[in-house]
Amino acid sequence: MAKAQSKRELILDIAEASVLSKGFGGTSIDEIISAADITKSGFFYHFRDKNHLARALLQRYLDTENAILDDIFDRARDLHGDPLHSFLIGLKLFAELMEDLPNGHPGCLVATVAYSERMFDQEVRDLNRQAILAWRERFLGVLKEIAAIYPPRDDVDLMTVADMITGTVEGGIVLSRAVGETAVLPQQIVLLRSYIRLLFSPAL
Amino acid sequence: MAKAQSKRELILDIAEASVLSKGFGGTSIDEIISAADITKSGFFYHFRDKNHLARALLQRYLDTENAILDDIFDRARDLHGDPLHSFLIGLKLFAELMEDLPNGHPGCLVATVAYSERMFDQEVRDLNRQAILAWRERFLGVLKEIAAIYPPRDDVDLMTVADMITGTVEGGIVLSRAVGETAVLPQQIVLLRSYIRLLFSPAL
DNA sequence: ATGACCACTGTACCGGCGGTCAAGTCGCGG
DNA sequence: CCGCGACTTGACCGCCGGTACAGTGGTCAT
Repeated sequence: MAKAQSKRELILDIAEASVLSKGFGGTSIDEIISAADITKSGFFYHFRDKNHLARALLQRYLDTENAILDDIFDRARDLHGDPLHSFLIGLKLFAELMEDLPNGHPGCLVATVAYSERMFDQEVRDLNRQAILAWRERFLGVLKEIAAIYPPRDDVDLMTVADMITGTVEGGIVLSRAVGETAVLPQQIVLLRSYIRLLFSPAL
Repeated sequence: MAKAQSKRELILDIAEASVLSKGFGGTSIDEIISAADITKSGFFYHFRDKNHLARALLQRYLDTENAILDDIFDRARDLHGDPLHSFLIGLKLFAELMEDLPNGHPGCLVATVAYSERMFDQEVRDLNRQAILAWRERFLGVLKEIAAIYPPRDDVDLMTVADMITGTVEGGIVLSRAVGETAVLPQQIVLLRSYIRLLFSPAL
């Protein structure tokens, strides 16, 4: 949670933390404005209503997450030219990043939106959908490169494998939070890495 | 969603559907009581407050889910004596069950509780935690049986593999809902099955 | 210096929602 | 016919999302 440079960013910071711990419907504007030391009118100056807050929240979240993913997998590319090995390094870096979060992963807004669909307008739901589809394409691209060199050992659909990357993270976050063990998420990513290695490695 | 035999069950049916589509904080008692054709006092006769509703909701959900899992993996046991093959059959049956849901999986209450932690008292959070831990133990038992016969091909922690079963389902549900493709969840389960097979099969 | 604009504040109001309270109703089994 | 479980009636409270609109202090270009 970086220091807010403007009231608008401060509102988003506070709202994000609250939404991830209480859900969107459980987050009150009154609570946000008192924490941000702003008036109700001040809040509605920045966001027309709660739906606009949700959209800004989700958009900002997706931008930062995608920047992190770009960074990790770009660095992994620099460390190894081979697509399989570079991807495995990327997953390891990702797991380490998740492990270094002191209080565990704060939660994924995509999941909260998915579990409160009927609270949002079509625009927010579409944004959420496009985010998942973008991750699917991102990982599918890498997996196709890998499969071109290393034929998969099992007859799997690469798109489903791409979804598994996102799904493992989403599932790992739910588990981590529910049991209160921050280690669960990084462990799940490492296990996913084991599957990818097993799937594409020629006779380990 | 079976037909309610009592007003109490009817309230739980309506509340469950609403909580899974709008979140707990987004579900209003007024909305539940008008759908259940009951008065507000009638609602509070059955549940002292929203927290007690949450507890009853979660408890009932866990009981039915565990009964379904018992049924599936018991049937799989009957179909094949070998623990690995029986587990693989169980996962297939599970995937088929998820595929046959006409509108996709309605969502998992464990995930909604995990993503609205601060809305509930300690009792509800503990119930949620115990549910995940019970699934961990359930699958860990099976995996230990399998590993005793088929040594895993990769040096994995079986508890983490057990968590992966639960995590795949939770992640698969989030993805399915977010992209609006009911097929994603069953696909993820089938892919998990591919990993289990790959992990334990002696040189496929 | 002045005026326009940005980022807010102040105040008053609305209906919905979670929750409380006390008293009453209706059917059913003992 | 009495008691009990499963509700209803109706009045009330304070919080919350949202609306409306007039006002204010600082910054910046002219």
